[in-house]
Amino acid sequence: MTKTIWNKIAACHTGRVPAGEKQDTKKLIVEIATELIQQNGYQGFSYQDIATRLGIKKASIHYHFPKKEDLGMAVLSAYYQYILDWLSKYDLEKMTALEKMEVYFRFFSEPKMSCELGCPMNGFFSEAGSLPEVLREKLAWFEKWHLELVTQKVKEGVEKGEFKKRGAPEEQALFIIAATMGALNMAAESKNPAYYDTVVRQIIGSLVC
Amino acid sequence: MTKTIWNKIAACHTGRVPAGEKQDTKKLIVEIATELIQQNGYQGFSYQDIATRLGIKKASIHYHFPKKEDLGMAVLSAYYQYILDWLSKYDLEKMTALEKMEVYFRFFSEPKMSCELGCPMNGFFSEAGSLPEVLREKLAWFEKWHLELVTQKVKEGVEKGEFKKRGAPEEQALFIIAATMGALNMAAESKNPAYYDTVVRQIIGSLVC
DNA sequence: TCAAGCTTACCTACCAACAGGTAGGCTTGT
DNA sequence: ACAAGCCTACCTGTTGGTAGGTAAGCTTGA
Repeated sequence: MTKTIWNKIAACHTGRVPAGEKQDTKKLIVEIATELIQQNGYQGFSYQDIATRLGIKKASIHYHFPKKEDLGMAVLSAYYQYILDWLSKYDLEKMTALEKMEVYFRFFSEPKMSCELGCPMNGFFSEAGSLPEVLREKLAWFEKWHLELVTQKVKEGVEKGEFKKRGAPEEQALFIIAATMGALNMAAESKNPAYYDTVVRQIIGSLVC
Repeated sequence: MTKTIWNKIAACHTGRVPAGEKQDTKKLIVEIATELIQQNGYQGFSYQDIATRLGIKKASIHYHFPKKEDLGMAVLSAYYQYILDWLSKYDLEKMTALEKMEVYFRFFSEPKMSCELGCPMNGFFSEAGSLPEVLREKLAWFEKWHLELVTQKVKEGVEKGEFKKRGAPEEQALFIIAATMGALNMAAESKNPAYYDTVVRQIIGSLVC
């Protein structure tokens, strides 16, 4: 145990982190990568950026994520998991369809994955043409999942008479997602989170009447 | 005049273009840059890409646009001009507010600046964090202009009773733009232009009732 | 009229910086 | 002993950008 303390002190000098914190670095890399992708897109971040921020060397990032697309995939997976965790905090069963949609909208107002930074998806989207195949596939799958999620809520709302029906639920869902993603993009670009809130109010307004 | 012909023949050998076509290359560079930005974003295109496509050398691009941000600015300016030209083809004065909005939506269905490629703006948006200052400013100005344009149409539609009123016209306009841009992004990413059409129908539906 | 000199539009050849990626070595906890 | 986690040192390719050269066209003045 004293050993551990000395190791930590040594780590301050050598920059080496004791094994007890071994999972930390990997998580941190993904978090920083996510942030950089939100701000600058997939091609807009480099291993060097992350290494500098973490105070370690570039080669160490390659130890955790050999190829850049490995890290890209990890970012998408972590984001997906983050959404699932976030949704599981709420007792959706007891909610009205409108309340469920409000939970959905609130997710993007979270400080971490928020309208201040833009949805990580958007960071990939606008570079879709030059993305590695494997990332494009995962992105497409993610989009499909997203669309189904929202479609289900819309369907429920229409059936319960909470939402106005305008064409197929899937079409209404697509509309909602497009507006939400667009609003996030605009809010991030102009550094004005209020844009997002405004659009969300409009979406809800158009849903309920 | 025979002189000119000989020069053209010489040009075929040397790769040099006679003065009569001097504006062509510059225009072509901007067009190709626009296309590449639509597909891959601002950082996703290089002078080398353009040079290769045009069959000239990289240094020649620098002759026309010394810095990359010069070319970026030219792309934005050309896009703005393209919109103005496009709008001027229509006799907007005689149209209803709804017809005007339909003209607006149709613009993004044009093969050149279209939902198949995504709005050039989106190519810049998602990299806003790492964009040269001068480009960010122009982009912000563009957004403001865009918002005012749509706000005016919404206002008109609401006053005439064509559109349903939901909050301030500016808020409704922001909503429309967000949905439009988001739809373009999604259509481009999934290579499915139908996404855009679906969302446009939804927007119109929510506007008129 | 026609040569001198400037301009346009391209070229070759280079540069420093940085990208993603690899090989191999060191220290540490178990 | 050995794997985890990080390191140094290096590789190749590409980036935006620069320097200097060249062949044509354009302009001008004797």
